[in-house]
Amino acid sequence: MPELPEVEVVRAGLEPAVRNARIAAVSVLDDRALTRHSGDGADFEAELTGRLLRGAVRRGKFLWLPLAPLGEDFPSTRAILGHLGMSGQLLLRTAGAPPERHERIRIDVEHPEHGELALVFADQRTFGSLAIDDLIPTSDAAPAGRGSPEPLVPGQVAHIARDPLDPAFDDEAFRRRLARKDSAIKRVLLDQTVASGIGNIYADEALWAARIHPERLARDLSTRAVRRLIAEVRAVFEKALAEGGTSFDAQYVNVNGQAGYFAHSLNVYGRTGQPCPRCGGPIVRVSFTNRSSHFCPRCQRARGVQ
DNA sequence: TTCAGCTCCTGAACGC
DNA sequence: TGCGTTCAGGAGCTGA
Repeated sequence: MPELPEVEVVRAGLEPAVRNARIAAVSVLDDRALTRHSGDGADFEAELTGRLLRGAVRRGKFLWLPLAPLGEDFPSTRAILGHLGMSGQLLLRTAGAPPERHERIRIDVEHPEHGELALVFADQRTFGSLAIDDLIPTSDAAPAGRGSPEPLVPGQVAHIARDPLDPAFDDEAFRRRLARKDSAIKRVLLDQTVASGIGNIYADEALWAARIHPERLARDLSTRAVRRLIAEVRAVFEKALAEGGTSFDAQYVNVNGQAGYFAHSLNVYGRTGQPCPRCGGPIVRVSFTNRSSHFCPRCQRARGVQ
């Protein structure tokens, strides 16, 4: 389940392979992988073939590969926008490599240093997708995300908040936003328009680390608690990044198909009934906002929960 | 305007 | 062995 650390691992892996690479051919094998694209597979293939890629950029869980402008006659800047959804993978393969399981789209590129490569988008559950989107100026004129100094963001990503690892993330604005939220903090953390990149796994882990019950109302959190929470979100992200992300099965791998190791460092997620690493009490799992929520009822008191 | 719940989807795991 | 059910969850949509 790719969240910010997993997507960042993928972005960092793609960056050297796609920067200044020319797209030689595109094959859309399943149009369901283009749910965010305004055209069809043929349109996707036609627009990309022959174009030059500029790099790989990420905001939250969204990833995009900016395309070089076509010239003065076509100055509009576009990008290949991707979201991995639940089970999406972006894999780098040698040219002509056999099809991957659940392969949906293949982009063959020619890189000036690395030669011919295949960028494969595979996705089991088809929640992920690729699209071609216009790049528009960021509302705060700051760089759009990690991987590029350009203040240009895909239109479909413009409403997504910055992620907590972004230097332009505004901690105080985040606190003010929470203070107006009459909703459970777990739900607010999963709202990508408040802070991006946080999914179910890291929300549970950060709330446990900050000793905050997932069903506490966001507006009831003290300034100190919010600061502690955002610090723990960053700490969890940084640790997961250092360990290559969280892999429970083959559904998250880096661009080379390798799993991450952070699943071994999880304190509450997926540990129902096991002792809390902090107090020894049993971790519980509850169904919450159509998700599973894992927490320690002893460490994370239900004070103020409605 | 805000909030909560539903929907999409596939395959592994499980029970019978 | 085969069939049916449950579960996992990101993001957009809809209704209250």
